[in-house]
Amino acid sequence: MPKNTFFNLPEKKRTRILNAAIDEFSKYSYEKASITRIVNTANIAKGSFYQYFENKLDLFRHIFMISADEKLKYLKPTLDKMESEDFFTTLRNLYVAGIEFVKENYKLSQIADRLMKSNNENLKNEIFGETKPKSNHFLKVLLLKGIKRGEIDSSIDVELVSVMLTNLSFTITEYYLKTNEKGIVTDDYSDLMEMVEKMIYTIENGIKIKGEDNNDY
Amino acid sequence: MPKNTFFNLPEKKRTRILNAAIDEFSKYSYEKASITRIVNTANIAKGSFYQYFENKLDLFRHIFMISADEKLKYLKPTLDKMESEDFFTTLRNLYVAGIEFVKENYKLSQIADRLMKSNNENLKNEIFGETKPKSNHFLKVLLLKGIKRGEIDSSIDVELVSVMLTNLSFTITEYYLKTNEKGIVTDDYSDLMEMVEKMIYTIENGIKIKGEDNNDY
DNA sequence: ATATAATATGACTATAAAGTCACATGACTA
DNA sequence: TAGTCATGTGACTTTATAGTCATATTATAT
Repeated sequence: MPKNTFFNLPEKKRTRILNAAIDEFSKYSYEKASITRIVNTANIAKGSFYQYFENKLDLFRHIFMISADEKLKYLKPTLDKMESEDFFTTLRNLYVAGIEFVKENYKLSQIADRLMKSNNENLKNEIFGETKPKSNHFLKVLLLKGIKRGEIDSSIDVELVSVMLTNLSFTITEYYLKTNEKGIVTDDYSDLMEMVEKMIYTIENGIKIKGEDNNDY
Repeated sequence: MPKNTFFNLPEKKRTRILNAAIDEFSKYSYEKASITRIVNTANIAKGSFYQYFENKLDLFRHIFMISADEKLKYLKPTLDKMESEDFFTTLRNLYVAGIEFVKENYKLSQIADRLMKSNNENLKNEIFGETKPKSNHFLKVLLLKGIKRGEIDSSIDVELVSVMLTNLSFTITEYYLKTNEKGIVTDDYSDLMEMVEKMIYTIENGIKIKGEDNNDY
């Protein structure tokens, strides 16, 4: 946790420091990010920094929490409607919300993304605690509910599929960013929706050709 | 390229250096890997290292090439049989071969994996050149062939699905390693095959419930 | 045996990092 | 006004890094 002195700071100064840190951590990994660069960008003294934060990790954890909170804001509406919607609607909305978060909070998403991809297990433990984040646990529950409701094929391996769907959410985000390079952010969501639609279609139906003459039975 | 002095070295010494480097780069990212640690592990002088390699990058590139060559050996049989096998058999064999490579060359696979995940675009360019590796291009061709042969649903988005299948190959590798933690390497491939089978099933058929009463038509 | 070329060496340079600390400045209180 | 406490500061310490270089050793050729 940042020290009280940090929260007592005038808002302008506080956000100046946060922005400098977000800039730095979105450009560089935790290890390569430099406190010296951050304090220079934010125009504060090195010593001041250590009046605000315990150390580099303390700052990084704070920034990461900001990112997680922000992402949750995007997912919240979908999570709230979960009970009344069918599985594929919820999944579709989660994917869309995920991409929207990345579109509108690119730097924050980069920071979280980098941490997820990182092989620095020490750092991950410091951030998440010993309990690894089972982001697929939620999808597992959702899948089981879908099976009960008769929406999902009960012969699937729920554990494996939940991991697949979790990773596909990263895949679609990356793919969207690649196909929409130059970072053009438009209010037109049609292409985004179309892409998610295609992916959901594939997840629903698979890629094998359908029709009476081609099945294995 | 390593210098001639390196290739002139007695084989024992050369492999000692290579093993030390592979150890280091499998434990640490390119940036955090330390030449000093490598020369200590390999029991050579710092100066000797620079008789063998131009610099750190020269060594890393060499190690990465070794990893890529080794992986290709695993994939080769499947690639050679490609024409005579159907799409899903080829995909299944590629996934299995990919996991086998990781099982039997864990350190090398870690090194390649870390580079793929890395956000150090400079480094990636140094290794791959300006042309980004389109590992999904191959799957795209394979998908198109599958569609022609009447094996694959022609209404899918080939580009998107090829990216999905590429990422799912990473997913299944990670998943296999997690469920088979402690690094127990057995000659029993039944659990590996079962897992790949489940994933292929899902890719083929999707996860939506099938049967006359539940379809949307 | 001598000369020459190839290889081995580790102290050293330059650079950058995180974190510290004695002191300076400002604000609020009695 | 004097005193106290919170905040601000940047030179400094420690530690680690990649890469260099003058010198020593060994192998080869004459």
